[in-house]
Amino acid sequence: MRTLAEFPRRALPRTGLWAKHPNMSAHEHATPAMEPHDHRACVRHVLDEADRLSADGTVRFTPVRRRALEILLESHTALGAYDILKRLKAEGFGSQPPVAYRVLDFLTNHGFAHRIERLNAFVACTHPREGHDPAFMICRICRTVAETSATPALSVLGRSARGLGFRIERTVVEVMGLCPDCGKSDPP
Amino acid sequence: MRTLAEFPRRALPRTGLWAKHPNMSAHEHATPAMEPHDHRACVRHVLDEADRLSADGTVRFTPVRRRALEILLESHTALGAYDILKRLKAEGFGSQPPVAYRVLDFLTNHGFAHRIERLNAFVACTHPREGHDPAFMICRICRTVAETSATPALSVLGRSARGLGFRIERTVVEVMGLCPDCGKSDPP
DNA sequence: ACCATTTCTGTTATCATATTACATTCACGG
DNA sequence: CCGTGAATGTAATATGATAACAGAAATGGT
Repeated sequence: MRTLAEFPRRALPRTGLWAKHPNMSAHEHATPAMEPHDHRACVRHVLDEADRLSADGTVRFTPVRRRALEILLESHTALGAYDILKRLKAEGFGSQPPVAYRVLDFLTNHGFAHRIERLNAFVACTHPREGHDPAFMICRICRTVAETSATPALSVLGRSARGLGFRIERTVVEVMGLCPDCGKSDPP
Repeated sequence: MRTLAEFPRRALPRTGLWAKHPNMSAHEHATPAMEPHDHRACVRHVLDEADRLSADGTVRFTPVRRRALEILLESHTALGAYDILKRLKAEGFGSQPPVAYRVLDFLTNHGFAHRIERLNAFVACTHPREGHDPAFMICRICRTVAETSATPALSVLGRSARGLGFRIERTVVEVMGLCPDCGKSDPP
């Protein structure tokens, strides 16, 4: 089994963020998951963030954790815990479910990944550490997940929750459908 | 095992609906799940609707299906498929998972129940057949689920989805937190 | 009334997802 | 250099969901 020392931490260059989609209002910022984009920059941005926090001592990005994040970042599609586990196991990490679930707990708790309830699966968060109420657009065919902000949408619900005396702790907004690509091959 | 003939269909009186919560805007209509209410009327309203459609020939409310709906309607809390199964089995229906899943498929497809993704569980819909984008407020302690409309909230997301070329097919809006009751016993 | 077709119910077997409990190793601060 | 808590690893088990197929019940046409 591999140990921490085998995984040197490298400092990656900090890069800019993505352009907002023209149809989006000011505080909506989507991941470019469903549009052509520089994916290497995407990945680099997130890993760089992880490394910075790791250097801070804010969080401990151990080898499994970092590797799991890298795996999630390979694409903007949701992966099941067991998919991740298979990959990690193949690379010499532990082989039992808790390995994956713990790592995913860590990543989600620290904002580096999100759980997609509808799929019982996980995606990398492409703009970690920007406190947000995420909303997801999920392609039912290719499982690509684009993240946008749900804050405006939820303000409406927030009012009726307060009216009822319901205390909101977490919100799940998941929109299922077809991404632009899959929409073409499966017309209405 | 029981047969259809043993379950006479009875016609139930049609009753009025619930008052809207004062803090709600015109097209929001919540179930009273988290407020004191006449639960018998709640139940009657839904079963009556089921019986009417059954009489129509629109849908076939067979014994298991009707019984499952009754079980869901006993409370406004989410039940797992296996909870339902246990109950059905105890009453002489089939004992295997597909029994429950099929029944729940039927109920959700026809708008008599909703699946709560976050809980992998199901709740009765208390205003079936009123085409809606439901949003749920879910108590993490007692699993009580109140249903409201997400339509206003989703119109915002709808715009950015269209902007991306994403075709929305279904939406999931689930707000987790504490209901008024559980909020008291577990203060902030 | 009868048969053909479809729909529904039931079964077994299996897969997928997630957690509990506990042992071991590792990093960090005294 | 040791004690402590965090992180990693394991086995075992719980929970949720589906595939594939056989038999019974309702439905519609004649």
